[in-house]
Amino acid sequence: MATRRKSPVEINPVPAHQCSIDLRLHILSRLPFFADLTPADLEKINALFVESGYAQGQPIFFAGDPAEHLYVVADGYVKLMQHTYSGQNVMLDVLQQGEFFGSLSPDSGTEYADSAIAQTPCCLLAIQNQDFSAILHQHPSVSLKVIEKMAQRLQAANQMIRRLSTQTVEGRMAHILVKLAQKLGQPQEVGLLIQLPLARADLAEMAGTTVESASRVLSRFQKEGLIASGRQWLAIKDLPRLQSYQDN
Amino acid sequence: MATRRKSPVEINPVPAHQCSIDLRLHILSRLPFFADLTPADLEKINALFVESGYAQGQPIFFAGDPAEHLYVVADGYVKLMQHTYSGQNVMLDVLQQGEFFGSLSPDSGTEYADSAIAQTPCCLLAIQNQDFSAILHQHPSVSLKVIEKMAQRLQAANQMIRRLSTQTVEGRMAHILVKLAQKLGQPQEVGLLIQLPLARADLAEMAGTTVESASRVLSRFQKEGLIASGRQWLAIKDLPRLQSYQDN
DNA sequence: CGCTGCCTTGATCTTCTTCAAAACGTGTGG
DNA sequence: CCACACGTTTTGAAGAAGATCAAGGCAGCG
Repeated sequence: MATRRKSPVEINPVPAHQCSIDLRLHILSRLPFFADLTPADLEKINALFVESGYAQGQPIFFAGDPAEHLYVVADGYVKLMQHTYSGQNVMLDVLQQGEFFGSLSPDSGTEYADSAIAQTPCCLLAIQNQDFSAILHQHPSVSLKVIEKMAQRLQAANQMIRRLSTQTVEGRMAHILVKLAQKLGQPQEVGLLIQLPLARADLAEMAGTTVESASRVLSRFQKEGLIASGRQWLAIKDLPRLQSYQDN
Repeated sequence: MATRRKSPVEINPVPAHQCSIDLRLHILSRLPFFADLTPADLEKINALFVESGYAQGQPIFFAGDPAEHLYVVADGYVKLMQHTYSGQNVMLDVLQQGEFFGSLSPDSGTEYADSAIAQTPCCLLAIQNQDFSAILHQHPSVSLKVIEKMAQRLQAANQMIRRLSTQTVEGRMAHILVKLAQKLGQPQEVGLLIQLPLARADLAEMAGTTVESASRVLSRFQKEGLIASGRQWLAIKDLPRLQSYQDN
């Protein structure tokens, strides 16, 4: 068994000065939504965004808070969570640079449906939801991109519903790892390293199980040489074989 | 215990002649999407839709088929399903008059992510996905409505993910019944009758469990006077108390 | 009146959660 | 630099929830 060493995951500190004007326009212009817009339009839209920094673990908003902003991740990673009354957590998604979350509705009476928490130190761009609605009205191409992204997310959610309904913890865990590898995996000596500090508790919340069950499954995967992992880090060593576990 | 009588659910046969021009314009004009359009625009859009009838149990499309149409339910009920390789089914939603499903993407290379099946005899309006994209481009207000509906569905899906991850079969079943009552319930002597033929297998597929477990939970609910039910039908007798079971 | 499909109930077995305790890693302060 | 302390991870054992297997009952229909 591989000896466990210091976590190979590097957390970018994202100092405040880095999260500034030049980065903003760069991020916004790279967003798929705004790809079809003219520089002049982009400039106007850019003026509507406000940036802000968050420390690791800091909440951005809670489910139930009045929903007033749409956020775009400029740097770092944000996790979307749901909570139960008994205090259990369910992780719905991890968002990276360029992805949006928060309120899409122009209505001011609505509430956020889930909580958003900074998984790493991060920098976000925020826009008033009315302002974003105005953009959607003025730029149909942006709406189409938003619809496309929403359709993708709904599809992923429906797939997760199917997996939770029909699969074992092992199958779901394998699927989570594959998704993470595809989204965040970086080739390194240890394997496809997930560039994100993820505790067993996080993985359990993603797969809809307990810390203990998650640990047991990962131990098994590690014994079989599918993954390498340690405290708050994880690397995939055999993606194809892990994919074949997805249907268990 | 209430004696079980013949199903009080009435299935509207939807003869072909009923699913015709006059109904079409009526349905389309009542869709929330098209609420802001002028009669002239509506007329043009109406011309792009084609209607078709489906028998009870007939598939409209399967997951994996090339996705070419967006459908609107004109009459009857449609269920959206996911399937596993081993043949298990998961029901994602039941759609009624005015709701849409199918392909929102203008790309012709995509596939349907889930299967659609006529739960009752039904009449559907279909539009080519490119044509619908053109509508979205020309009418931003339609896009906003679509985004709003997609956001609602994503929210419902995320809630289901949370329930599957953290709740017992009893809690999920109670929730399914409450949702059905709110969406399809009709006050009758037996209680809030779900106007839809639903077998135990259907309810099991909605709650992410087996027919046997579904039957056991419903038997318990019936003994406690929360519901009345029989072969392919179901009525809620005590909605408030059922709602309090939702968190189990 | 018997057939077919749907529903129910019981018994057993598997999977997963829960509870508990020990081992390990990482950062801290001496 | 080392030792300690804390949070994370692992592992074991017991228990609960639900799936599976099996059989019988009931309703509607030809």
